[in-house]
Amino acid sequence: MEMEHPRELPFLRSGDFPNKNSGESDGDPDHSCDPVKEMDFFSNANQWHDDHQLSKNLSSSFESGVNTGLNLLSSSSGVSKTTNEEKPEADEMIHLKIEFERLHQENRRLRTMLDQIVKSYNELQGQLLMAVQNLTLGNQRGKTQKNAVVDPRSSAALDVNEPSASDDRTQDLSASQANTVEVVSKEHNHRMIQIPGKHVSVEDGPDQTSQSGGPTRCPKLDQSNKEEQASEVPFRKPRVSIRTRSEAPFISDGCQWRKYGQKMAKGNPCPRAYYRCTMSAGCPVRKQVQRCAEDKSILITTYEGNHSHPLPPAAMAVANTTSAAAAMLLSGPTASKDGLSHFPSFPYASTMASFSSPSASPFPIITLDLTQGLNAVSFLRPPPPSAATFPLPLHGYHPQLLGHPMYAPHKLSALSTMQSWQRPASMFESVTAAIASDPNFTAALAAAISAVIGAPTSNNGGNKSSSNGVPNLPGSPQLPQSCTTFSTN
DNA sequence: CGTGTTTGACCTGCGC
DNA sequence: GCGCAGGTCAAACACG
Repeated sequence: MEMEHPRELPFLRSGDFPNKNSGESDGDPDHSCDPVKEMDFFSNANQWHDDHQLSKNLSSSFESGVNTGLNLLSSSSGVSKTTNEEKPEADEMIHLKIEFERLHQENRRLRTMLDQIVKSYNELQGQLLMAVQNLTLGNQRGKTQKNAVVDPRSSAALDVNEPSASDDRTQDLSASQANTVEVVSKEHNHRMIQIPGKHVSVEDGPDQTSQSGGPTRCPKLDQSNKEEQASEVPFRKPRVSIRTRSEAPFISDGCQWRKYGQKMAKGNPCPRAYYRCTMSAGCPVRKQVQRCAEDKSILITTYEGNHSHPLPPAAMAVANTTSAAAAMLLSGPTASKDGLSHFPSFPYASTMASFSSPSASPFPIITLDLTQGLNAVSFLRPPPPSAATFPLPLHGYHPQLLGHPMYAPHKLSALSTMQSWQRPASMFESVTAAIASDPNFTAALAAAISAVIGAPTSNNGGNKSSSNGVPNLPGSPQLPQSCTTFSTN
């Protein structure tokens, strides 16, 4: 609470409220203008968003409360003027003090409203993801009656068992479930965006259906088939990487993980461990855990996919974070101004080709950097040909954190440039800029905060088993810096 | 004995 | 076609 003051003080100065308030008390019945200005500050500082829909709602809902405050204030100011004419300075001080308190309360109210909105959005998004997932699974089951095995897993496992059936299913899906595909694609895989004549935009990365494919995994057949496959397993494309500072083998995120592999990644002496979620059989979610080569105290956890089962609160927080971040990653460009709309038209394939990275990954990756504060939210999307139009915040970008050579600085010169101009920004400005870039950020942020605050003490996560659960020792708080980081907001 | 980890082999995609 | 690297599988192993 006290930490809010430093940010509220400039708020007060910029508003120059005493003058305005005196003007109001002189008889201007329409007080709405000042509250609106205050909200304008809020929205301007944050560059809220283009349509101003949310800010309008906030303004409208906020006006009533502000008017009440102003009325109360005007009366008090009037009294002070009439009774303390000999001490205008003292009167001014009282006036300022009262006004300060009023605005402080208003500010708190705004924050509360914002928190509620964020929370609601977060919850709704989680529900949406689950609903879409259930819908997809339900449709697949309906189409694959011959597959007696009905498990909650995504279609990945089904493809392993019935490759041909999977093809049939996907074709049926693409043909008869356009709506479903459309929703899914928008939410989870923007490569599903139908761009007539641009098959290249559907370039798929590692086949989603090959998660457990082994020898039976089906290589790419053709572009159209890839579209269908992407539509049926839409939860794997975007990856969300979370950087944390932790000595533990991996962060506790409320889920149970089983390690299924470990590889030495090029350019990083630390091995990369591969985990898959074991909370539900067939859960498509996987994660990679690797320590940063530069700073081994930094743990890089990359999540992939969405859970196909209910999650405990702690796990839900992380899941919401990744889901929101993934959604933001996929939809972010369209939500922002100038040039942002370019992104959906940037096929990964073409992007990759333009950079000719040896191990370029087709996955869009968003990094939530919890090691350096909020000004470290990176969108590790395959760089667009013209990075000048890159609209998203790239604070604290660390190219090689993921061990992806494609993110080497020399291949992301534009991103580095953006990083440089954002460097001077304060944390608050960074947050507002991020919010301005995409409202989804708030969901990811809120979920990340929840995860950071809620996960460490719960000692949940894979702790069911000593091996997997790791290390979430009660005495060793997870993500200490993360907590510090977010608390500064 | 069940569960999870380790680790070498294998598969796949991509660049040359 | 070859080599490299990422990702995955699965047998062997460890542990409670």
